[in-house]
Order: sequence, then C-alpha cells, then structure tokens
Amino acid sequence: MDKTTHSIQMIRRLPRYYAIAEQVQSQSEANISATLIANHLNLEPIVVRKDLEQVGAEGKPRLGFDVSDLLHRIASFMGWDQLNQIVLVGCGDLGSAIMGYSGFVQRGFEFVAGFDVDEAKIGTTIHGKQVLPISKFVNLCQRMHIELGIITVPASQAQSVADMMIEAGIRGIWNFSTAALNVPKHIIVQQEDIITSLVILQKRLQHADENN
Amino acid sequence: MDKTTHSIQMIRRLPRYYAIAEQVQSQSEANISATLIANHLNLEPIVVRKDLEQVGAEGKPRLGFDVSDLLHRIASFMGWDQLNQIVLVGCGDLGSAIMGYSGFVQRGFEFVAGFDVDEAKIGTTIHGKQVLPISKFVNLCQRMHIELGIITVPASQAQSVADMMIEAGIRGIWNFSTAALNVPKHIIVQQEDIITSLVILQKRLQHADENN
DNA sequence: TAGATTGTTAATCGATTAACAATC
DNA sequence: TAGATTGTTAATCGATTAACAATC
Repeated sequence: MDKTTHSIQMIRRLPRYYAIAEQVQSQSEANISATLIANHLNLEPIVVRKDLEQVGAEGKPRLGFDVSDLLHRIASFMGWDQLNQIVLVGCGDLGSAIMGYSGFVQRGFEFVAGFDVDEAKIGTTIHGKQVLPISKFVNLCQRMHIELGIITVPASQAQSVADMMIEAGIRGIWNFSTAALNVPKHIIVQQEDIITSLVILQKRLQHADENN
Repeated sequence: MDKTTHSIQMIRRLPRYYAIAEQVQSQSEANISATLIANHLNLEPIVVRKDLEQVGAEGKPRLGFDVSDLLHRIASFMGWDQLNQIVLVGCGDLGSAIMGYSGFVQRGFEFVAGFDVDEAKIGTTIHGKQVLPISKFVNLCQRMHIELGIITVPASQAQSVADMMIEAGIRGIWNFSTAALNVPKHIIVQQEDIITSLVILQKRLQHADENN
C-alpha cells in the first residue's frame, strides 16, 4: 500500500530545502543533515526528515544525506528533470516577466510562444520567445500537444481565453487573473492569487505581534 | 475562548469566494448561498459554510448570505479595507509587473516607491511610482515607518537587500528570489516560489490521470 | 566507544467531512 | 406548509509532532 501523502505544504517546502542544499553544495560539503535544513527554515527537524523520506532520500545516522543525491531526488520528485512545454496568453508586464523568469528554464519549463491581441506586440520577441497572434493559438497547441497554458490577460477576457485553451486541448490552466473560470470537470485550474501571499504575510506579522 | 482557526488554506479560498460574490452582485442578485459558491469552485458546501462562519458572516436558511455584507466581511477579514504602504527593491520585469498590478491598489496596498541600483532606471517612474536609488532606502523607510518590503532582485543580491530592509525597520519581507534568507527570529519572511504553483498544477494533472 | 542523526512507530493536533436539528 | 439552506455538534481523516530504538 502506498503511504505517500504529497501534501501541498510539503511541495511548498521542498524548493526551500533544495535552495539550502544548493548553498551547502557550493561550499563543497558532501553531506547535509535534516537538522541543518530545519534550523535554516525555522522548522522542526522531524518535518524535514518526513519530507525527505517522501522523496525517497536515505540518510546515514550522524552524517545526514548526500547533498547531490538529495538535490537529484527533490528535482525528480518536483518534475524538474522533465521537459514541459507551455504557452502563455497575454504578453503584458506580468506575462513578459513570467516568460523572462530564468527559474522556469532551470526547472524544465520551455515557453513555446506567447500570444497577444495587440498588433504592436505581434511579431516581436520577448526574452527570445515569439509573440504570435491569437488566431494561431488553437492550431499550434493542437499540433504540438501542449498541455499547460498560462493566462495573464485582464479578468474580463480570461474566460474567453480559457475556452480557447480548452478547445486547443490544454488540460491545465494557470490563471493569473482574478476571474473565476468556468471549466469542465476534467480541466484543472490553478488559481494564482498573488495578493493572497501578501495577506498571509500580514497575518503572520499580526500573529507575531500578539505572541509578544 | 477563541475558536478561529484562520488556516492558510482558508485564506487562499476566501479571494475565490469574493470573486464569485462580485460576479453575483454584478447580476443584481441580493443573496448568495454557500452551495452556489461551492458548486462554482468544486468544493463541498460545508467547507464554504465553515469558512464564512470564520469571517463572521451570518446567513439565512433558504436565502443564503447577503452579497454586499459578505463582500465587506471578506474584505475586512483579509485586511483589504486598510491602507498598507509597501516598498519594492529590484525594478526589473517582475518588479515592474508587481508595481503595476492593479489588484494591489484595489486591495489597500500602496507602493511608496521602487528602488534599484541601475542608474538608467533611477529617476524614472514605473506605473506612476518613482524609482529611487538604494542609498535613499533606509532613511525613507524609517521616516515613513514602512513595515512591508518586496525583494525582486537576483538571488545573489537578495541577502544584502534583506539586511538593508531589516536595518530600515521592515518586519515583513516578501521574497521573490529563490535565495534562502538569513534573518533574525522576529522578522517574517514570506517566500514566493512561483515555480511551486506550477508543480502543484502538474501534480494535480497527474493525479487526475491516475483516477481515470 | 560515544553521540549525533536517522527512521520507525505511536500520539496529538487541527482541518475537513458528516449528520441533523433549526429556520426562513 | 414544504423544502432548501443554515449553523451546530460529533466523527473522521490526514498531517504534524513526539518518543525512541537503530546505527554510522
């Protein structure tokens, strides 16, 4: 019986472990302990150990975990070692920033192209990626079997973009607009509410104040 | 005894409810039921009811909740009705996109200024906000009692920016770089790992495939 | 050897879900 | 009235935490 949980909380923690392991590796250390990672992140060591168990890492008492093995296992668990092609609709400030973010490339994501309705943008390139007209969207996605799409258009246009993505065979939509998308059950929408993170930060501040 | 839980999960759900309530309000509906919200988001109605209880909303059997009251209560709970001044260091693509995102203004956040080391950017404005030199950072933040700072610089410079923010009296840091920041216990760091959301989307897709 | 750290098993905690009476 | 929906109380579930033996 599979005992894996893969909680979202855990998936959020793993990249933090990865960053620390990279740091440790850059200092030519061969091993890293769960305790060390926990101290860096103000977590309990047992939390880190449990998470590392989930990604299949095996440590040695006293020594900890092999750093490069750990990096590999986290990357593999996160899917960073696989190529994922992705398209983006809405090449404004936010869309451009996302297409230019080097973290995506490092983690196996490749932007096939950006799409926009703005004639002035069509034909230009953003961080080396073409900006294509919306009219080419469905055909290109179907031909290349793209499964992931990013929506960075204003809320008012988000639904029509989503409809188009579904028509094009996209199964996972990463929605940066605040619009609540209406989609069939088999389509997965990941809502990115950037504001929420800021609210969580504020709540944590308030909470810290109360516990003074 | 306080029974509130305020889970992060709940805080992530509330903006979704808000978006749907706005939609319903724009259709001149006076009431909205937890069931309706739940159906929109593929959630169980009891989840929505529990969350709405937390924000202090009171509904009427058969009718549901008063839409505008609900909007108010969610906004208040999230702190969107209060003015929050914020500064940002690193006016690149991502920094610019964040400063220009209208959602922040709508939700009570005001960017006091952006800061950068690039001479070419200093003195310009981004979405109506000044770009100032780093040298003015500490003084301005202290004078204005700024508590929240955003880091959108490359990972290699993130730690030094964090140190500067702490010196300036900032207590909450929203870190968009992948760097693991080293800060004193009383400073709250909210790590924004944008990649993580994409991984979660992928995991959900895989999970959906397995349950076919 | 001594002791720090792992890995396992059990206990706790908190969030989600279920059941149902109350009520508009 | 009838019935949909709320709000409350209890049950379940899953993640976190604790305890500790195993081991390098």
